[in-house]
Amino acid sequence: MNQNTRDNSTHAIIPCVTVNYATILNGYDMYKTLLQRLNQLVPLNSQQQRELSDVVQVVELPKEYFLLEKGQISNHIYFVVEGVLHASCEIEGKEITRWLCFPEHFATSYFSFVYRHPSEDSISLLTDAKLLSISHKNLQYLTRKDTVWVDLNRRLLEYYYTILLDRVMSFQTQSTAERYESLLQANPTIEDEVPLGCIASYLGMTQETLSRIRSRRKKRG
Amino acid sequence: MNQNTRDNSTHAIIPCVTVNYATILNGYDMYKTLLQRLNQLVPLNSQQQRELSDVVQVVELPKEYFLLEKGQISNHIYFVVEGVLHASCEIEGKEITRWLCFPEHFATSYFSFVYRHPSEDSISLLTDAKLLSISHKNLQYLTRKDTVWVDLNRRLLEYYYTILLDRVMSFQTQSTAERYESLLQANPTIEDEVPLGCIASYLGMTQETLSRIRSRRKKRG
DNA sequence: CGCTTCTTTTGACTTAGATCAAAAAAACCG
DNA sequence: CGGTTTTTTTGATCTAAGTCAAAAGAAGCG
Repeated sequence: MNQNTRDNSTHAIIPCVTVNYATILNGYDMYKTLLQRLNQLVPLNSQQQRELSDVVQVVELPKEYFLLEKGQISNHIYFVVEGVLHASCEIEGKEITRWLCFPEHFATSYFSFVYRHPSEDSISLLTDAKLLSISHKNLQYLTRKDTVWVDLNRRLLEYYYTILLDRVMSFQTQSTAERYESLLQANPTIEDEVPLGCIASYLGMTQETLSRIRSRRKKRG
Repeated sequence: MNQNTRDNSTHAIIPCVTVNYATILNGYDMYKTLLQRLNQLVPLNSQQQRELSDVVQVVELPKEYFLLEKGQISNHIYFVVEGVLHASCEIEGKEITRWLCFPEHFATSYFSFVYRHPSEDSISLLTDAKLLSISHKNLQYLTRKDTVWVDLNRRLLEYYYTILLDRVMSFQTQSTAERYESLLQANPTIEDEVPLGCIASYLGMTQETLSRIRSRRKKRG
């Protein structure tokens, strides 16, 4: 793990806790959450679960911490146990939110992680967060040993593909208010955890528009 | 191949040519185009190329033919050599264009094809088309023999994932005119081949808006 | 605590794009 | 070919959402 030894960062360098799952108290619970989610995608036998546990690390990080900055190569895939992450990129001077990542979801800059080239996006924390992390090296190691991890990769890719399909559909068919409504339905806590501007950008509208959508919602209740 | 023996169709039943690639004159050229595209994704040795050739079939079909109707299970993956395909689904009584598929691209109702469940979308031809087709059964057969086809599946998934990412981005950052401009750039022939309504729906705007964008374009030149 | 900075809300105005309706053009067909 | 149907264009109007600007609220900090 290299989060606590950052150098070319324009952001604050913040030390963080990063230890093997077995060594801290609630690490085991966090790991259980991950296993549960993975088992939904591909059933893992106890051998495979053990192998995974050897390479998974617990990471606790404060709000605004950058997991990845534009230009860096993504070396980890993260599973969010608590907190919210977001990926953003700059288009014509404007910060665009590419995705938001909530608990039980996976986050990395996929193409940077897989093909080892500099990331277009940066990934940071919108709240304090508890994450599980697997390094590229360790995942490669697993992958060579057992094809189940290849399957899992495909399942995840497929899963996030459907999510993107739905998102495209929402732009084709829904109004700004409807898009916000759907997002809120899928993630009721978003109002407290994610700044207005990030949500607006994610949904492809201005901050002012989202603010007005919210105030109209309140008036009705 | 079952395109020429459709039963529960509400559309015209049209006989079609469907033969092994080797048996018709330009089948070989079409197959070469496919190989070229696949080699960009994963290099194939001559053994693998031969195995593929045994399961690929040439299909020529007329405009408006339905390759797949909503509710059916997708049994083939198609590679477009000539022509344009489109997938659509009905949302609140309105026909939505989910994607358009041009030459050198692959088409199927992915989740129906992979998980053998009824498709939400239907797929039809917007023009006469020359396609190469591989059946689910044959692809499974290949996959069991050689992991290169598993890799290929992943590469394709990744490739179409990036295309979706770009499409989402276009909704987040571009105006209707800009979205049309980008599409036109990527596919100059679209104006003649795809009905206005399909393009408008694909880009998330009304037909009238797209028509006006076009006339403004012409005036400027 | 008061001061600064950043975020969100509100207001007034503009504009892009939707809607409704009808005309024009193109495709279809006996 | 002429008549029907479908697609596209054009026009008039309306509305959702963007823009610009300023006020109100929260958060950050010496």
